[in-house]
Amino acid sequence: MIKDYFLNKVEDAIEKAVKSGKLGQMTEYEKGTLAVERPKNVDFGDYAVNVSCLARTARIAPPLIAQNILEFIEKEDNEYTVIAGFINFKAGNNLLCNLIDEIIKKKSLFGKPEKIDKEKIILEYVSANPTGPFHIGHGRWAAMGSVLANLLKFYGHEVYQEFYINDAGSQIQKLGNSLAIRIRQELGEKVDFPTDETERKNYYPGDYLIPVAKEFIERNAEILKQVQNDISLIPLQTLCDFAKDYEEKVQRDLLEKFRVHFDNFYSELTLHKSGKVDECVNKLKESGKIYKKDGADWFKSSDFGDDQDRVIKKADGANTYLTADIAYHIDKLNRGFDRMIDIWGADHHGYVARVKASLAALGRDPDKLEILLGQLVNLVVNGEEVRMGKRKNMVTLEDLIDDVGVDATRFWMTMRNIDTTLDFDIDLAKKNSDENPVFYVQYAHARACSIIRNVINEKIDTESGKTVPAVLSEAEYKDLTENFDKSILFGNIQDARQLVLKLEEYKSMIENSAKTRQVYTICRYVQELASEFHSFYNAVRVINDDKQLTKARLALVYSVKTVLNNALELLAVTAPERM
RNA sequence: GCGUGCGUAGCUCAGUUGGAUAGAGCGUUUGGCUACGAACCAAAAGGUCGGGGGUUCGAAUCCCUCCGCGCGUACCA
Repeated sequence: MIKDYFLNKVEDAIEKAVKSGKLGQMTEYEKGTLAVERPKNVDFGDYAVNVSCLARTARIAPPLIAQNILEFIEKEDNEYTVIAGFINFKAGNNLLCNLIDEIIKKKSLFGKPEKIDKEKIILEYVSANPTGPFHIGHGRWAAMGSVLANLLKFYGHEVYQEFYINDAGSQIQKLGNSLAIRIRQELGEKVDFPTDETERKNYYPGDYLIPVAKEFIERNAEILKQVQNDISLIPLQTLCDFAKDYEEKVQRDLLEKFRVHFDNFYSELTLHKSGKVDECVNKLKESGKIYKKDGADWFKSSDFGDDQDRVIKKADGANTYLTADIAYHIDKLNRGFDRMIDIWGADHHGYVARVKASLAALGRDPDKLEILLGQLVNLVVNGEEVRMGKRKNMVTLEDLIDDVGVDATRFWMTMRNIDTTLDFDIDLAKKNSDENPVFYVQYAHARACSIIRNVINEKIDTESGKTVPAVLSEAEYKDLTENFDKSILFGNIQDARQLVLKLEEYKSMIENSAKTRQVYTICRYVQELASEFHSFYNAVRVINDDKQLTKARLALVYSVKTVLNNALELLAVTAPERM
């Protein structure tokens, strides 16, 4: 990276300066204490290092420190200037041209670090109940999770994506009971869900079970005949299983449509059946972390950082949700993963401490579990916030995708910091205009493709009707990959420099994004790159009379197209060649 | 009450371990197509970084305190 190159130069110079006694009372310098930043004002240069913090040990004024360090730097064709305590750096043509060559050579691998501390990661996200369609909140986790998986894989980790199916609790009974009512309705019976609010909570009164009921009737004509349409004679379990399987299928199909691909769907039910849950409970009991109170079994999670103890087995003998979750996370570790990353909604944040406590209690390292808490999603329709959870206002993820498209939905769901509540403005996301960042970025890509087409394809002159040969022959276009001199790009054109520096930034963006797990930075980056590209395009003509210059500029356009394409691929948003 | 997240331009948001004049998009105003895609570009206006205190050469950033908003605070999942 150019900024590492610069930092190395500075740090080497500091060591030399220290040895020569030019840095006052400083006797040694530890690498890594200084950091490179991007100056806000472009006049200062491309990168800068602030050496003010050395003033304390050196006991000399910062400007003098900077000046003395500068003396020991080999400048090559780069520019160094000193202002106050800053050493400013302006990259020379060699570094800039090398970067373009690097992109052209590496293509989709550009920005991938050569060596990292590789981890085997299991990434769990969405993990919804199989009791109904996804709502838009699930869309945020689905989009962010899949982008994070793409990013971490690209960065060099091994990533396994898993969806935990909550198919074991009382909600499945609710589902079966609700289906029973829908079937009876379909068979012409005059029944409805209870109107009493408390009782209604035992059902899923949404319309979405109506088609399920229809299909059940169609598929089970024989059985219905045998029981003479008396649904109460059909085992509840049959209804539960039917509805559950149906909804699971609906969810999986939608995930595929949304370009989210899980390696595994892990059923909570099988976890119980395998005996792994009991095994965990027994281990906790053996180590004395369980006690009885009010007829229930309590886990002493407060011994491990939780603010209170938690019930692990209810007075009625059933396990709580937490119990299975403990076993599930232990199972992940037993499957050999170095790190577990979970994406949870902020409404579950109270769970973090207790799950981590359980890992500690069972002798595992709680730091191996990383939980990304995402703030929730508000839907904005006609400029007004629609509160989630009100059933009549319920917008499913599928409705949203059908309405605004996969690309726009994915981008909007990913573009904000996970810590902030996301306002999803349907009307804005649907617009194919300047208000919509997705189209802005895609347009930049299409524009780059268009330029390339214009250069390498022969054209037909509209007036004369004659064929005009391509600006560059195929051989000349292929030659872009060779190391010809591109320095003419940077004559007086500031836009070309800025554009190349933005391409350079891709590497640090990837690294930063992968390390902090903050995928929205990819969205920001891609908008900034598009913006720099549009500026460049308006400032200079790529295709011009000077063939050598055309080639050089085309190499830059090709680099932009490549990086845009790579970034959009991480987002799983399409990079269209034409729009 | 406690826990947690947020509060930065009219709106939606960036701001990397504390550093140079607090940034971007949208909206508003002005200008730019007989040339590679105007779904674009250039420029202007717009700020008490929620309020107050503190730490220091320096604070949107760290500490304290108060205010406002969201989420959580189950033997539900």
